[in-house]
Amino acid sequence: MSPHTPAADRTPVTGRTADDDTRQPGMADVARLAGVSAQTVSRALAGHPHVRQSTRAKVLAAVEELGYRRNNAARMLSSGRSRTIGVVTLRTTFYSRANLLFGIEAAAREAGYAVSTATSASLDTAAIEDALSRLAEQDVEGVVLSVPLVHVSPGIERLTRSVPTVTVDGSRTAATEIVAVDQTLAARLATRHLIELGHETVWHVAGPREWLDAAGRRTGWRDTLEEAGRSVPPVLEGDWTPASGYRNGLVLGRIPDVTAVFVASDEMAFGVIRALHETGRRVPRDISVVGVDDIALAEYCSPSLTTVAQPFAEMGALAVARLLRHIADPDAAPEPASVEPVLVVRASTAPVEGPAQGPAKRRS
Amino acid sequence: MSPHTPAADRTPVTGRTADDDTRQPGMADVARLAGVSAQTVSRALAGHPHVRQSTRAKVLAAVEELGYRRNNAARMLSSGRSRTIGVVTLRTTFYSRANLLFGIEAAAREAGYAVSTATSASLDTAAIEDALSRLAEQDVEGVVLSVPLVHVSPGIERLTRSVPTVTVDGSRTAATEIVAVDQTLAARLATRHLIELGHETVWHVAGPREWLDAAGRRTGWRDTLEEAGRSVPPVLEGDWTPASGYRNGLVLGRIPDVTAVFVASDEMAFGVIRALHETGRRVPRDISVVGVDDIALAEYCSPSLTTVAQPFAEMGALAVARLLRHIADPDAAPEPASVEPVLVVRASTAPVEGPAQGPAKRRS
DNA sequence: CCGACCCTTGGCATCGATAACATACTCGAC
DNA sequence: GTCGAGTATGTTATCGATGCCAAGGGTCGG
Repeated sequence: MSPHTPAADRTPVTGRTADDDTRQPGMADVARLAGVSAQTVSRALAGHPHVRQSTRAKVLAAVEELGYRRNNAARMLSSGRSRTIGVVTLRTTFYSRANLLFGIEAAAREAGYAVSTATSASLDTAAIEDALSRLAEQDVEGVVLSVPLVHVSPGIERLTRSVPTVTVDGSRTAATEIVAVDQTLAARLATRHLIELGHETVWHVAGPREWLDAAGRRTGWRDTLEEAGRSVPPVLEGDWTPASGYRNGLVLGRIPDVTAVFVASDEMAFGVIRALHETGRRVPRDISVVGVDDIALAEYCSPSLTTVAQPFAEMGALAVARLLRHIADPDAAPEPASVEPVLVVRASTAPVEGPAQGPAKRRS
Repeated sequence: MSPHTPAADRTPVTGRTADDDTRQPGMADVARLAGVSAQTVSRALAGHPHVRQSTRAKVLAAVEELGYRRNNAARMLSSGRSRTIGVVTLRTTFYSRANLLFGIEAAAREAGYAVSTATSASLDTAAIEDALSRLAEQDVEGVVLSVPLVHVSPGIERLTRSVPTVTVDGSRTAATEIVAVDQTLAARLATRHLIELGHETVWHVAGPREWLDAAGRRTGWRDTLEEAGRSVPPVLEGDWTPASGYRNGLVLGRIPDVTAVFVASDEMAFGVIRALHETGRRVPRDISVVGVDDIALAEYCSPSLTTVAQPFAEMGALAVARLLRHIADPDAAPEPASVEPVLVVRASTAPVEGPAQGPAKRRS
């Protein structure tokens, strides 16, 4: 027939039972049936204001009758908008990231945006950069970078400059808005809680330095101790895995005067607790432990875990809102937003034992 | 200028620093610079066979120089292919689903497909149907339905008929291929393990009936017991949450002759164990517990959990492979595939205590 | 030395919808 | 009654790349 038939007999996604052999109806077909122009159909479907109610109704009826669906590719080509945002996240299933992804997804869908994901297996800047550029090639209108990077490579910098980007719990890059849980606060809540229970000082099992949230918790913990005039024990380094918590727990168990530990994630906290048990220290009788995340299991391991919960859904929604605003008005001043974590007290923390302690030595 | 300027000054995703104010280069620009026709550029970039090596090189050089990127929308419109697949999954962060999502994502990216996700907050068929149709409207070429539905609604049925679909761990729908972990086997492995340790019978805390994997585990467990000639205790119903495990654990703790429990997920297993402890039963001394999933924490709670691991990455890859094959050749016969789970023995299971037991009463 | 055939490349129409511009029309106010 | 402001709809050009067809140029066999 025509010199170019591709779209004629391919079978794009149909909503109909596809029992009739008619080709996919186009906007022109709808227009004909409704007795208006294609343009009007377009307007009616786009919710354009200047369309008479009766006309809109006719159009919608025709759409319904034909089972018409607008062709995305054509729309995109003509309007230059893809109505898609991308999310870069880590494939490592640490509870928090996965949850955040769902929060973002939900919010974006709600706003009428499709979500395309690109995951990276590691925090390595090259991998992240790769994920980001894969998204860029898909013409996403914006990207949520859900990657707790402390440092950004020039490549990432360049990419984030060319696509509206919101960073979640990561470093600010040049053209980027940032949404984050106030990790410093999370650490303060945990640390203060332990101090108030009468513990002389609080040890810390931290996350890797490359993770920004880990860094925030580290400083929040240190600052709180210093402000309270307590000594700051050396930091123990973990890598988020329960195994690393376990290793550090074995160390802590051997240090006699350890009575309180703030662990940078629940998963590591479980490892720590296990190790403490194995070294004969009881939690919370001998040592109190606080985690971060409030994973589902936190309440059901024994002892149930005192932890700092992070509002992931809220964060996802906030990130998407920021991103859409930025897309709509690229000149709007980027204003960092942060949401507050909440301390959830359970059974892994308890007041210090013995008479010698009490709220004695407080300075400030 | 022209009556239609939209794409001229919008700023689609650029790879370049965007310092010059030139509009996005088009294929025509590349063609001009390379001294060939646009058509040839298209062919060169598409890896078409009949293009002279030297020409291809010229084209690539021009592409490089201009920082050209093919416009996806145009490509899609003209070719009718979106190079995107959709994934429908659950927002509930049960470890297994999230992991599966990552597996699928990785495999699809590898194959050069973009991945668009649509999550549903519940297993409710209406919600799933909605997610599925949102994807369909995006012109995805295929869908991975990562939803353990037992029953499918007519709407879902219809949709899966119009878009190539692969179901992961869910029911077969008319036009659908299916990839699944052999959940029956998972249950058999767990149950057999407990029997071999000398337990007279094995109790079961199951997942909700609407979940196909829960159903599979249920029958696998029952069949194994029956084949071994053991009595089959009543099933305890859970909903995957640690809380439901806890509730059921409290019940189990009150039944004197319970010595072994197969729990349908690790998270519930943790709840069960906690409850058992609270009712004064020791694990594994008094009661052995086996979970399913092998979540990261399984190894680090005390006692570390014996569980059945599922190969999620492998499943994701398999699902994507099947889907792409189906897209390429819609007539290929759908052949269900299943991958095998693996028993991981840790410290929550132990041989039955006391002399009275032993491998005495075995029948078959 | 010529025709058949393959490798390369160009021309043209086309995918389906939208933005800008233009036109007809409605309604209230002077 | 007529003019102006705004409303409702049609017309046209266009987005950017691809598929089909055909043409130019070379090779190989007879």
